[in-house]
Amino acid sequence: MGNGRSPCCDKSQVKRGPWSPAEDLRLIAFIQKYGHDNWRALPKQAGLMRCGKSCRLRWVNYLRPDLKKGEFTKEEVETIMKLHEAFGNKWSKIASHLPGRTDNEIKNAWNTHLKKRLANKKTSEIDSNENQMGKSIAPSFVSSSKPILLNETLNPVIPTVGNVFGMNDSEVAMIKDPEEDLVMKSFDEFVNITQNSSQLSTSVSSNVNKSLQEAEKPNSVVEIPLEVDYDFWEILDNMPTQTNDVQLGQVGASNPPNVGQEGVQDAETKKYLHDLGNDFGLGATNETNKDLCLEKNNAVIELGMIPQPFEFYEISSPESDSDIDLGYVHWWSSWPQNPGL
DNA sequence: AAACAGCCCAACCGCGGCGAA
DNA sequence: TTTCGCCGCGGTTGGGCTGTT
Repeated sequence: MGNGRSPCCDKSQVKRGPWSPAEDLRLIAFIQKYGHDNWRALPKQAGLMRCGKSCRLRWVNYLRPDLKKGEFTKEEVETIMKLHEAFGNKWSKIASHLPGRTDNEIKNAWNTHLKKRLANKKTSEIDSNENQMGKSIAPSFVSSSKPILLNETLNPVIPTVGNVFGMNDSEVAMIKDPEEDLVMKSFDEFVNITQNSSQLSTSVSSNVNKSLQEAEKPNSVVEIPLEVDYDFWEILDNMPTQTNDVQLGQVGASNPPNVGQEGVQDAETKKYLHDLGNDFGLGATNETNKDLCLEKNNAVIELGMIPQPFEFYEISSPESDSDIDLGYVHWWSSWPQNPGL
């Protein structure tokens, strides 16, 4: 393609890598309220230091409310196998026949599991030369009586704040303070409603056309059932766009330390929490204009410039009335006040 | 318990398609 | 008709997780 096209964005000016919970919530809230007519402009309007592509990918593959997560049913696997045979690596086309599934998810599933299964199947077919098609079409890890897991995820994931943010109930309870509770509640309500609105059929292969019709329905924007008024945006405003690199699904895992567990008072955890507190303006020093990131060893490193204070364009949210660097205020602020500490 | 290897998947990258100017 | 810019697709990668030695 000749000299190639210019980059979609200035990569030195955007954040890359894993998304933080605050970024996710900001993206969700923005899209639910304003939609995503223009991905390129969205990050700026939403106050995200991401390129539009990254936002789109995050939304489409992970945050979209109508996503089914985690497990492929036998019917879905059969459909994937059949459609791949017909279309090849046309993942988006295959995904269009599987409501709630993304092309990325299907692609990953294919590359990690199904391709091997198909190879094994063909090998065994050659070996046995028997009419085993019906039995072998689905991978052996598929249960016909129960949804199956391609990895070790559990039951269908209902995206609540807790599980979307990778926390158990006690951890969710721990982080609650009045402000955050409102955000959490908003998010939970949003998710519950959108879940209800998107309970898509899992019976796929039985009626591909029906599924296709479903898939071709335009994604309706499901409003956050809570009145998204000034309070909501104010809370979002107070959330940093770049928190620590605590990614969804990783909070509560080995890194960072799980504050919900007993015996968390080891030095590393304390240091982590101390740093976290500082990071969000709760500790002694709130160094401005620096983004801090916890590495594996919990050493604090600087990532670079933090985003500008959150600001929606053409949104009537009142302007922040202070010079406080909003990018640091009160996200996870209850952690240091955790009774267990 | 530590080191290593393989697996898995979220996220990134570059390109093609397509519509608007 | 050409050029430009955005969106979406498919391939690839990086790093966390898990199992094995």
